Amino acid sequence: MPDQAGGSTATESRREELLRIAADLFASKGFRNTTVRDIADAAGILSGSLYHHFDSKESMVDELMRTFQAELFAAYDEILASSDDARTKLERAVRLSFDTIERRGAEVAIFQNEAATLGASERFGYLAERNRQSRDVWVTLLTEGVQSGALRPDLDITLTYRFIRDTVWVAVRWYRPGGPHTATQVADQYLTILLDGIAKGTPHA
Amino acid sequence: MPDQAGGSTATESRREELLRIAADLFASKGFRNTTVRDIADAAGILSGSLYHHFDSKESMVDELMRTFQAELFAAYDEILASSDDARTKLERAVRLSFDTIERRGAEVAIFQNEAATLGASERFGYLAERNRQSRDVWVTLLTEGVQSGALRPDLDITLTYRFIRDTVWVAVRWYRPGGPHTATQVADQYLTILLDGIAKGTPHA
DNA sequence: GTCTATATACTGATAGAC
DNA sequence: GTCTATCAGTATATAGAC
Repeated sequence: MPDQAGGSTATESRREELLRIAADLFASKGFRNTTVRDIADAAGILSGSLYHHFDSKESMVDELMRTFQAELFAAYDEILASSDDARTKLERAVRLSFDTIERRGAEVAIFQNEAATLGASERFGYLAERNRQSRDVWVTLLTEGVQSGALRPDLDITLTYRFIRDTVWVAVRWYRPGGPHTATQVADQYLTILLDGIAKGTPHA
Repeated sequence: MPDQAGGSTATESRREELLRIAADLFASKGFRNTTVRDIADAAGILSGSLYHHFDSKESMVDELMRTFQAELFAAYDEILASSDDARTKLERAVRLSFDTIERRGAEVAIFQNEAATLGASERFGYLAERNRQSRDVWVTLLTEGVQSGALRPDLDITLTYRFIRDTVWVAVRWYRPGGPHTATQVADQYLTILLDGIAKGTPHA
């Protein structure tokens, strides 16, 4: 059977090309604000031709989100399964987020902006499930951190989880790869604030 | 001239009632995803009747955003003009955000979710202007904080501003008035993390 | 894999009666 | 202030030719 050199690869790459064009448009204009004609125009074809590759506009965003989430959670699993200490795991999870914003900015933006709306339909129920998984990851990391003595014992785990979850992803609104900061630099600054705060002096008294 | 008891007040309150219904729908479903029929249904009237009160759907969100921004920046101005010390001003600005989420959650959500899209049209150019004003407020507060010795001198002001700006508003995604936390409690926890960090021990060494 | 042509439904908005 | 009726524009999606 033909594999790498066959027609299948060319078909796949065209499909992925269209998916990438759609992702960028969904991310910048919003899913509902992006028409199939917008996508087709950007790809240099007519809107009807898109349906040779995809069932519907919804299928496109579905495929984008499934692929993205699978990749992201594989990375989370690797961190959780590692033998790093609690603080290192937390730092790695934070860095993973900023790294993901750099590599998969469109998908992050789509998930952040559309998950609530898309999640209303049954087809996207897995988005809510992924949200639960994500909460478990962060709560586990924070609990480990408190138990190991790396983090302050008086933390409200739930509120802290929400702050971290929100803040590590919201940078997708302004972060641009190739801009004045690298993802690593942003992660460094964020970790400094998150771990030690912005106040001067000796806190935690 | 009839004022409080006249027909004008009744007209105004109906208008505000419709505006409130629209705000809640725009906030939960998104501006583009909300049809004029949705708004009319929720108000118990037919879509055409809405146009007796408003020129267009766009006019509704425009009025919502203008009113909201005017109110918010009046509160910022009061903090800036006060004689409080730098750290108190910063704390007040943070608390103002969470308080605004509690009192004007729909408007905050609309602004957070739609400002980028709406801002593309000239009619909503003031949203970008308000964004600039907001940046000036936070940068001023942070700079004062560093100069007065209240904040760490090694802070990257621009990055710190972005983190604070994003994080004080993003809680609108999950905060619900009447839920397990008050806005004050959330602000307390957030300020603790922001000022002193989540790590145990003596940082800033 | 793309185009031509078009079905079908929805959307914001209007005009005039009540 | 709301309803009836409806228009014009736009949206997703389809069928079959090339």
